[in-house]
Amino acid sequence: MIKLDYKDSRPIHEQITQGIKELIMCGALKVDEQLPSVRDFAVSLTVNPNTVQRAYKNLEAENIIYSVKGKGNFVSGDSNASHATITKLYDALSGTLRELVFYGEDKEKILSFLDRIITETEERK
Amino acid sequence: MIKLDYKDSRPIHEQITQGIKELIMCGALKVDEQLPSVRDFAVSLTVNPNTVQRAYKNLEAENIIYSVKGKGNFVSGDSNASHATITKLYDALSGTLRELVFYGEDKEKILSFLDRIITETEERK
Amino acid sequence: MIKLDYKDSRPIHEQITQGIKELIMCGALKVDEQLPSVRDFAVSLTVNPNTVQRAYKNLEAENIIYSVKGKGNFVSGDSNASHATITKLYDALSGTLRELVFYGEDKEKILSFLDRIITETEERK
Amino acid sequence: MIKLDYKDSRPIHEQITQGIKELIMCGALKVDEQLPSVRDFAVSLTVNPNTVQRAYKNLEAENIIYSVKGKGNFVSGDSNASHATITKLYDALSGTLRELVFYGEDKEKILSFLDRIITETEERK
DNA sequence: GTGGTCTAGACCACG
DNA sequence: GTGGTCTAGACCACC
Repeated sequence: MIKLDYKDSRPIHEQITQGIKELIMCGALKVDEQLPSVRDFAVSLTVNPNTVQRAYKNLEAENIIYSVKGKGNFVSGDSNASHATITKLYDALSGTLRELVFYGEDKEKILSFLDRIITETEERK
Repeated sequence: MIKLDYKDSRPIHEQITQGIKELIMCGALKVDEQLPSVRDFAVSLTVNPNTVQRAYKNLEAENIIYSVKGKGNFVSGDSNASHATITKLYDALSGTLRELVFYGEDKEKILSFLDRIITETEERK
Repeated sequence: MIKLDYKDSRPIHEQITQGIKELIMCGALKVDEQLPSVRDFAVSLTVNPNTVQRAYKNLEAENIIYSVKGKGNFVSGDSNASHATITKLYDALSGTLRELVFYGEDKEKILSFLDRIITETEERK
Repeated sequence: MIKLDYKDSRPIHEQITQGIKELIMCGALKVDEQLPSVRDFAVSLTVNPNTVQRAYKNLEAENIIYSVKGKGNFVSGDSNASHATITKLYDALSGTLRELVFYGEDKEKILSFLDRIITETEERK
């Protein structure tokens, strides 16, 4: 399901975290659906169980999944992001944007790219 | 000039690198202007000279500044970005964007924000 | 494996960088093969680990190797060189060549030498 | 006469040394012709006299120029390079060549480039 | 004075 | 155990 790239500079646990987020975003995982067990997931990704555990823990801290003792991990319904998180994302966005403009990318080209990404994402929701 | 955040997960040298990039982008540092010396800057940031040195080296590798032995470091005029760099920036952009949409931010709100940032940056150029 | 010459004007980390490049070029190190760990290599070269680290970082920046945190450094398959790199190499070539001719070396002798080197290298590829 | 590039990573004195070598190679400076005085040359290059002095010293060490006390510096006739120097140049050549081939440059393209450079240089001699 | 290199040794993140 | 970051302090080359 999730593709891991060891050449990527991001740590594996972060790639898994991101991968699950995307699966939820694109609707492959629905609200209250159960996630694979840590062990199974670790096997299928040929990764250390600790690494999967860490990804789940991160997602839980972000309220994106919730865990039920003795049962497993489930997709959470309320994707309530704190105001701080949203602000951070906007900051990251503007930083990257400024850099692109600095490197001479065309305004219209960027905007059309952005529009396409947003529309695609919203449709999948 | 530059604020360092030791709680930030990004390494110090990267924060310095980015800080200088932003100073150049917003026009605070002009072409061929001399940057603070490695030692002075290190003192004013209360950081090891090696760390500043590293930031300068990174910027030089990106062709954003050039260094002259025995003279100092200067802002370079031609900020020629490789294709790989641009692609990376677009990828970062789309990733952040998807997350924002995921958290329920309104499409129009995001787009107007993006448009403002781009316009602001282009004007300062 | 690699011989360091402290009398050489080139810095140690550059000698290491180039040494590894040559090992890859001549096929002693194959794609996805793991390089010696930073610490081990430092010991075997009787050099500071930071120096080896720096060499590895340079190679990574050139896309010749990739590093996986907690695992090690590995030979990368795609050695995509930027246009700038190629141009630099051609410049270096013509500079050295002019000097050789200046010192009275025979044209045919040089060309046959060059031809041999290229053929040898291509065969090993 | 000589163009200095402060963005070049090579030190200024080396650029001057190389520049004079090229002037001799292309025939602009002939055997036993007098070179500009250190002071004049320094002024015309807007450079520290010590730097020009150093370039002259290097050239003298290579037997490319000779100095006459109280008179000045003159182009030497015998460009006798030691065997060691020639070997070094051949080594540099083969190293750069291998790298070019490694990066996928075409054999014929390289050879035609090399041939052109050599022919050009020999004609100017 | 400037940048550049190297060492020694500490600490953290990752798997 | 792996790579990555940072500090402290020394030494060299350049102008």
